[in-house]
Amino acid sequence: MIAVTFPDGASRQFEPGVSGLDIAKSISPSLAKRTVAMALDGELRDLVDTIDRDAKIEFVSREDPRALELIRHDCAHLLAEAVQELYPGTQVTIGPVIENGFYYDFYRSEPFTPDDLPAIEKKMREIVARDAAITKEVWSRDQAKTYFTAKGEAFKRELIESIPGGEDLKIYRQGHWLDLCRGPHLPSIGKVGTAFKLMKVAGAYWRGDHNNPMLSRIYGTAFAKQEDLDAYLHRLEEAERRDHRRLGREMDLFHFQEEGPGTIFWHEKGWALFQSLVSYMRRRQKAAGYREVNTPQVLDRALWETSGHWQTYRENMFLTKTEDERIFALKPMNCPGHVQIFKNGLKSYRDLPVKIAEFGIVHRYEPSGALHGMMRVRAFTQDDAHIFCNEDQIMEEALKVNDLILTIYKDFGFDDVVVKLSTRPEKHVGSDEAWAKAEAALHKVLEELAARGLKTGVNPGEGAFYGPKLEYTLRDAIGREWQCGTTQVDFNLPGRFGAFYIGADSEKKTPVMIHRAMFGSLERFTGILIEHYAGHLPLWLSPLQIVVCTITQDADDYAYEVAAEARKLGLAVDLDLRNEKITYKVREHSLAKVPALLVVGKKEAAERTVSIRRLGSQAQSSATLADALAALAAEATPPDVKEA
RNA sequence: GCCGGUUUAGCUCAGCUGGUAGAGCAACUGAUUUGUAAUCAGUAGGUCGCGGGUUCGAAUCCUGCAACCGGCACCA
Repeated sequence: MIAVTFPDGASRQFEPGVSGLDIAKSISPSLAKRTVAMALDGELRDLVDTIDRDAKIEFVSREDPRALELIRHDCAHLLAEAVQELYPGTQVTIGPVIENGFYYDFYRSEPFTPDDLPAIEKKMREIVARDAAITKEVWSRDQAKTYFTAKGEAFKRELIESIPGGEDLKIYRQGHWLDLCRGPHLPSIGKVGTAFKLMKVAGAYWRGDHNNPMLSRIYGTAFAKQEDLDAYLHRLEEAERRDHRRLGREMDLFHFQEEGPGTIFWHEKGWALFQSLVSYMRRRQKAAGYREVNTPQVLDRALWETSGHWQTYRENMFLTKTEDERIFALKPMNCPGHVQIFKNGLKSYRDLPVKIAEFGIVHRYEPSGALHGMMRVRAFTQDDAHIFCNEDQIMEEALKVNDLILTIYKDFGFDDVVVKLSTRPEKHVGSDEAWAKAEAALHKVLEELAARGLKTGVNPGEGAFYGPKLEYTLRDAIGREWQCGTTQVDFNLPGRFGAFYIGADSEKKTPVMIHRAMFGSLERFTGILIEHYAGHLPLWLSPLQIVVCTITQDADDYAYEVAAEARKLGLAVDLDLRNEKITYKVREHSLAKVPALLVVGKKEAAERTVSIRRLGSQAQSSATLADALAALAAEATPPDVKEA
């Protein structure tokens, strides 16, 4: 006999081989009816699975959050069945659950288009209505291979072949349709319900490898209840309203045009925002002991050969040939330039660490399909720095960088940060010993960060070609993750360039170089901020902070005075004296995301007050001109200046 | 780079099976002097992404290219 323990702590004896369903039935038929799966010792399993050892069991109803994965997984199968019913000859491949939904990849000579989706979805609803039972069978590898080969399912056959021999395969059957699958699944296809929607089609390489054939992928989402689906679709609309490309246009920050794919035309206001970020970072860095420099935009090919960029990344570099046949490259990174500055003039061990910073504009010829607004561009500004130090200083310096990064993210309201270590990639330069040392150093740092309570992780094989790195990912206001900051330990480039310092023993020593960026790309960070704040920039970052709006012409003189006083305090002010209703002005400036409106009419002019309306609120308050401006000026002070 | 889609006025979009373009908002002009998210009336505005082709005739059909959008791959 085996002991099965229930969530309430009660325990009962059963014969080995009893199924979850049997147990549920033994408790009550209604429980058996509403249960869609079970969790055995916390692991989600099919209800029909048998139990042959002591275990904790939980019955999972359709409404249980854990059932959502099953609903989505079954919905992927449902999609596949519908597609094969409607489009015979289409081959199935894989259909996993992903964040917010699922997809299924098909192979078909003619890829699916968005126009196909309504018909497929309709068919899916028909199949749901049939409510066929989902049953599980265990097949041998050979049996499965024979079956899918005979059916012409070449991709499934390949999948089966990649499964280690000896393992039995699970087949899930729903009505006339079946698929090879790991499971678990719901008891019947009708349990998927109707709160699902096909979202989009896309091409995707078989097994994620661009050397493989391209499959036709259909994305969908599913929820337990219609209201959850509606809420999700609403969230998508919200995200769309935050899109920095849209807000950039609406707020008159920047634009793109055809002649400069992946490059930004910054308008006055956008550039003011950009410059606020640069000034802020410049102050923070200076306080942390960095020395700001500037290095050439265009450098001889030979330098990139020395660094290794030429060999590794030439096809992604912008190249230019001059009349005398010399080949130059627009810099894709700042590090070689900074090494040149380090090398210029003899350095002693007493000088270390040397921290060289630059707001360096780099050009990278990104694949056309990768471009995405300001998030992925071909020319961007890095808040780049290189710390030249000795091996013993790595830990301390990396921790200082860490502290600075966290301070900076906090100033923008990013408190949820994850740090991941990326280790040696296939394409790399340098010896195994150097890599081992560098990775060991960062591992130690990572452990220290974990000990301090930071969320940490590892991305194997994701390092830079010259060294491993720590990558900082932050989470924005609507829960999306953005990888921004990076700390990279490099035992390679300084040596390749022959950089050295004189050690305490009077011998030449090769320094270690730590590459680090905090915003990463200023352009991208600006885009992230726009979306994070949904355009409602905090006062200290807003390019236009105040608009003084008059109610009638009678207040014009006073409005000029208000604006002049505000400017004296360094606030960015516009005047709206137009002959329009105040409702019109409020609407217009609210849509333009102006953080503060100072409304003045006859009353305010007489009393020397202002009526204050802040973006995002319908409320108005009144204050004397001096008090109102003092409060706004205080709020407009950058956080690092406030600290000082 | 690969797959699919899109490209018409400053913005959002309409324009069916080919008969040389239309709306709303914005802009401009005039009237209105207004109390916290759209005052009224009028006017003007378009190489229909770019190139080639079919046709008596192309925004519409075919074709090449580009940019953008959604994914995939890539991201030093």
